[in-house]
Amino acid sequence: MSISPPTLNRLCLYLRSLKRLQEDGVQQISSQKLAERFHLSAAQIRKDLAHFGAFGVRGVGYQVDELIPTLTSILRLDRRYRVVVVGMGNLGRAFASHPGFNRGPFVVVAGVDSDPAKIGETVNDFVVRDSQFLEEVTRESGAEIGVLTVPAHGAQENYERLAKAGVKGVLNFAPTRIRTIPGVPLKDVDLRIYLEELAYYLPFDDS
Amino acid sequence: MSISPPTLNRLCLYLRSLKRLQEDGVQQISSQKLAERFHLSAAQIRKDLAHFGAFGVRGVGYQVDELIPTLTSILRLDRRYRVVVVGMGNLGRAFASHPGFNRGPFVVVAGVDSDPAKIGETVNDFVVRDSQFLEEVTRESGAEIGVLTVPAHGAQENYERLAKAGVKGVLNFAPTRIRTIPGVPLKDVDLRIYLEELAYYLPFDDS
DNA sequence: ATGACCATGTGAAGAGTGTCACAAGCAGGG
DNA sequence: CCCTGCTTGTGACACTCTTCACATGGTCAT
Repeated sequence: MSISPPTLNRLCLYLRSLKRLQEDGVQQISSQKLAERFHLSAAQIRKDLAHFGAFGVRGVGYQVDELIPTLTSILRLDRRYRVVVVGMGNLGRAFASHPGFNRGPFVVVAGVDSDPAKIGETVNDFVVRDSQFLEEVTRESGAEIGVLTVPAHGAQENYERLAKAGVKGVLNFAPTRIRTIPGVPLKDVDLRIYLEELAYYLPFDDS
Repeated sequence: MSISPPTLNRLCLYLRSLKRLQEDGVQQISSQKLAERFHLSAAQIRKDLAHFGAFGVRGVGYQVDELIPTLTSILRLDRRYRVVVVGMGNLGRAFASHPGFNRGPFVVVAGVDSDPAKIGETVNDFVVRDSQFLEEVTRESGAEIGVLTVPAHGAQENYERLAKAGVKGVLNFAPTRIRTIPGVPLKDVDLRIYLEELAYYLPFDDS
């Protein structure tokens, strides 16, 4: 069963919203209430969920405690993913030390950098290694996901090295288009473009 | 003239690609070559550009040196945007000190944090101030864009304080849905969801 | 047990986006 | 001057995604 990208994105949001509700002690919720609470569309929620079967109860809504494991399973978040970070600058460190990324299914198990000043530093539970040993570090740590927080000119090479070392997917923060290798999906995240997009929607004034 | 979100995103990519070509000394380029070089769609490039007028020359292609200022103007990147960062953790520092964000149209002019250990630190060209003074800091620095790199529970409050202090748009990294105020557009960037989306597309194996 | 109520699940309509193929048009050489 | 070759700009098509409205089918009170 395949999920379209926009649906996938929303399912992640639903899961997070449901977890928030669970923390607040909410047992069951209707699509209407869920939509109001998190600024979503009620019909969309129902359609997205119904795509995988009937999880709700008519007249009542959805059981929070049942829906969370179901969504977690659908999104394949019911297992651990080991992550290796390439480039331990501020952004790389944000990934390695932010509790939001290191809690739950994703665990940053290793990090490398080419800057001698950073090599040897202890960041989270690991010591930063030399980029030169990226392949060994990746294999030893058993990382399945690579995060590229390196300058644009080094992104392609590091992607390929990660792929060869057995990584199954790469999240790229470098502002460049990477040629992908079949079997090693890539997701681009371009922080500068987000700023540029936001700038376009700023209320226009002639200052 | 309004631009749809996907088109806007691509225009930013085109602009970046063209700048790369300009650095390489390329004078003119066809949509075909541009598409090959940066893994885009030739027809899409032409359609996106033609939406704003005829910039190309039939039989030749597009003049790099002419197209760059045109795109820059369309995207409203021909001016400076002052940015204030709320939350000077690793992610906030990445924004403030990364040359990719501080070069070009975006300049981080101020940053605040609630952690006493961080207040007073010099990050880029500015000193981190107490979050308590967010409004004053924003007004004094004349910031037009706010970046939220705070925990989820503080995001809504800080968005509203930024809005009241005169910020014209907010880029939110907190994993929560913010209720927007008319006239102050918000763009959400959720790093955890990017990991989750990537995880879904990982080649499946039964390890 | 029965009826009123309520929320889901879903087919159909509508909007938006991407792809394709081709006519229009410019450059350069003969 | 004319013809060939190349690339743009564009209208039509196909596809995806979203929204809407309603029938289906449970729950709860009486």
